[in-house]
Amino acid sequence: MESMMAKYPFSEIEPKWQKYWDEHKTFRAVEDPAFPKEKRRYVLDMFPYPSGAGLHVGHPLGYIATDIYCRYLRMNGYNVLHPMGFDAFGLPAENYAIQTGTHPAVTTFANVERFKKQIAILGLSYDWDREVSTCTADYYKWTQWIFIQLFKKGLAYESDAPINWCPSCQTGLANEEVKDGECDRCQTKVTRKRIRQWVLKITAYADRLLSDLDKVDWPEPVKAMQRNWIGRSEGASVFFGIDGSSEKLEVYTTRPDTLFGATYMVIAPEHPLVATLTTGAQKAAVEAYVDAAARKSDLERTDLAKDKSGCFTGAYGINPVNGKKVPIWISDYVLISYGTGAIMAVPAHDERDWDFARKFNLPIIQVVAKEGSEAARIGTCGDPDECFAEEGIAINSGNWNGTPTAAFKQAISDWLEKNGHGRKAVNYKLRDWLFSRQRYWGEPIPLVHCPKCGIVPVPEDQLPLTLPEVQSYAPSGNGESPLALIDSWVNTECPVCGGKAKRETNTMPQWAGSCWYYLRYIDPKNSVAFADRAKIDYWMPVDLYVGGTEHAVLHLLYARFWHKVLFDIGVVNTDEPFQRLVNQGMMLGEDNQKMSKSRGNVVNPDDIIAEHGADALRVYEMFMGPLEVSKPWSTTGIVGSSRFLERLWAMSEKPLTEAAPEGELLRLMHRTIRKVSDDTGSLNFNTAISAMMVLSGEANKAETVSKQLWTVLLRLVAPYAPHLAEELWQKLGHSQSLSAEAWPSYDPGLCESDELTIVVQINGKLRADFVSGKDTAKEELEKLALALPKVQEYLQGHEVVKTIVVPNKLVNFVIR
RNA sequence: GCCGGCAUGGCGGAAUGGCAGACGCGAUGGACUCAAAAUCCAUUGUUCGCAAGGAUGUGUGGGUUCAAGUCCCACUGCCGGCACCA
Repeated sequence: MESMMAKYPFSEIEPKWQKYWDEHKTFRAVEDPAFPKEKRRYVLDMFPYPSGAGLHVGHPLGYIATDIYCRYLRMNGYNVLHPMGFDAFGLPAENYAIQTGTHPAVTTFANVERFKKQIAILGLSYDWDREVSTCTADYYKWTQWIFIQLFKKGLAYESDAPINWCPSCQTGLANEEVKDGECDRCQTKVTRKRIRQWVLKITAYADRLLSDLDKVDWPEPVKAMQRNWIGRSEGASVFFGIDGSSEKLEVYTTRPDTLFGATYMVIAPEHPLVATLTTGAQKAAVEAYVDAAARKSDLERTDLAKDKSGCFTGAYGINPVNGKKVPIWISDYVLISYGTGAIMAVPAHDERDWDFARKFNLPIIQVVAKEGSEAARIGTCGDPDECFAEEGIAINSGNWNGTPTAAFKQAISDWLEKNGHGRKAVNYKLRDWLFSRQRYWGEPIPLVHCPKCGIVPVPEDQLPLTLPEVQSYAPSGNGESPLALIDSWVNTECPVCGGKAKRETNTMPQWAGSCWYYLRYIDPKNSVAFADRAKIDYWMPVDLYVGGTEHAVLHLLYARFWHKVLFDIGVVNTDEPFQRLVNQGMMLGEDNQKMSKSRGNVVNPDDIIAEHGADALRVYEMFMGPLEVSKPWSTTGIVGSSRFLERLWAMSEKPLTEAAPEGELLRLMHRTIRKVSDDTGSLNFNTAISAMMVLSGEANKAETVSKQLWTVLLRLVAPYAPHLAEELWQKLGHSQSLSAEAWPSYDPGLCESDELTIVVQINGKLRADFVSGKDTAKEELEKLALALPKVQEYLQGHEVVKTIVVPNKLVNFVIR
């Protein structure tokens, strides 16, 4: 590999220019009112968790992309805010602390430093004066402040409903953190646990979180994932009477049109009416069933659900549409957390109910028939032999027979409402956000439990409520954080009455800090507000946000929620934080597998930079293909980018001429400016680089280099290979940084050649071509094409039925 | 099962409905060299042909069109998300 050592001294010029940018604060962003709003851009990277593992070449992909974009914008006269920071609370540092006794802050800051060094050598143009770390007290002071605002608005509440519990992480998890019944972080099977916890009422914002997706320029798949996660459905709430009782049982259904087909009801084992409904004869069986369900893990209740279980309560509901008595069963296929935790079962038109009814021999009545079928015509039919879950025409539904599903839904909802049996209803799959963690390394939740005054927030002027030092970082495992063991911290005074009170000992999840970090960058040192409103108005919203898809329904949903709350209390200027979102693709290993230590396919950027330089790494990562798609790393492939940069270095040693480029080279230069401008602006970096390679290749053919072309080329290259470009710019005699130079402009008239190759097709097949002047008239093109001997040959003995002429492009003869 | 996304040479990829494979990697041949590296030049989808020149070709099968990688319909495969949400 020594032999492939580059000839240009990147190992000298890269540190040189990094130092220059740093010392001159070249990329500092200032809220200069001289820039009108449309000349300001906020370009944001998803900030990293500073893990101990270090980076692989996939990590900087998005950072390089935004860096190129920002450098391009600055050269085009934009004021650009481009900050970086660290998502610094989190379990790895805490787990390390448990093993070694090292304070998580020590590990975290050491990792932050290492991380900064690793990204510094990439030459990224961040304004480091705005760096934030979510674990510092002057940062989490404001995380706590925002939490208090949520609390005051009634959006934070205490609950002791069963939650997802990770036995390995020893903490509760939000729904969004559970994948396939496993902890998203450690892949341990999640269990259910009943502990006191804090929950944020994200469901109160479900509708806006859904509808405002239409306002943002995000990839459709991410929007779709959020829509699915929110899971809005429209239907009806229906009240069933209970035989021999004054109680009512409320169910939610999306198919109120199938009410006549309800042959039984099911309530979840956790339903509050279980005890009331169960008759003496069924008591023992029901209690045993409830008990068994409680002991099942979520995975057993959902994943292994092919075989349904259940138990009759002995009670009967009364169907409001026909007064029929239907048995009420209890089964864990009904979820307590969705709708009302109770359903009407229509086995003929719901797969799950069908399975259940077949297993327990419950009646099945078909009430919807396929449109145009015999049953739809006569309004009735016998026992169905399969479940029919689609829409159709009502049958066996009394006076409603013949009504199409959609109309029936509307009509029956009105009827229910008029008669006091129900109403239209909307439901969401989205659940409230389990927000408390029983761990140490997170923001303390700033609340005090007072026996007299209840739950009281810590007064805002007493924030931050700092994390105390602890003897042991280990979670207690019984649902208390390590903070609970520090009596001196837990015991406090009630801020309202001054009496004895206890602090909340739960901490916030890692997501809390990342919910608003983009706002803190705007004014990171502010001690009287999380950010100055005028500065927020100056920069927000984030114009471009680049990061991985893994946060589609986690961080991106949580941050939108918090931002909307901040908008509602009037402290931010927009109701959505991130106007445009781009997901960078994954960098796979050379084996086309996900890069991971265990697979042994990790490529370290430090090694690549040592061998080829940061500019080569930057250019190569962008050249590999579109930003958004996943692609495998290629260690041999990078030499192509290296050679391109070497060629530029070699060109800089050729004599410069004052003569402007001529002919095709001039046109190519203008075309290249156009192409690189368009493609850089639209983040199509791979094709921009390709265009620069072509221009440099052509220009390099001569013994001398036109100075005009050279200054154009260096400016085009500058965002991509900034160190090399700065160095060569300086070599030209400039004393100012190239990053402040104006982006080159092009003459559209000089982008097109005078002479074009026109292709000739016979019946759509390419048969010949000829050269003609630009914008030659159609008739002339046809004449020229006809005159070609090859065309004559093909037309021999055939009749031309039709001729298509596309100016500047082609002539197509359709013959018979 | 449901909802997305993707499919082009040996490889990464390019292509407003108009010359498929730009650009790069790799490979082959050549120049330079005592030799190598680096560099430069040429060739490089497949196939028939000595050649000129044909044929064929963008996951599969249909369709629209003078013309389809691109638009429409139906499949297949891979990747991602959700999954008893009534």
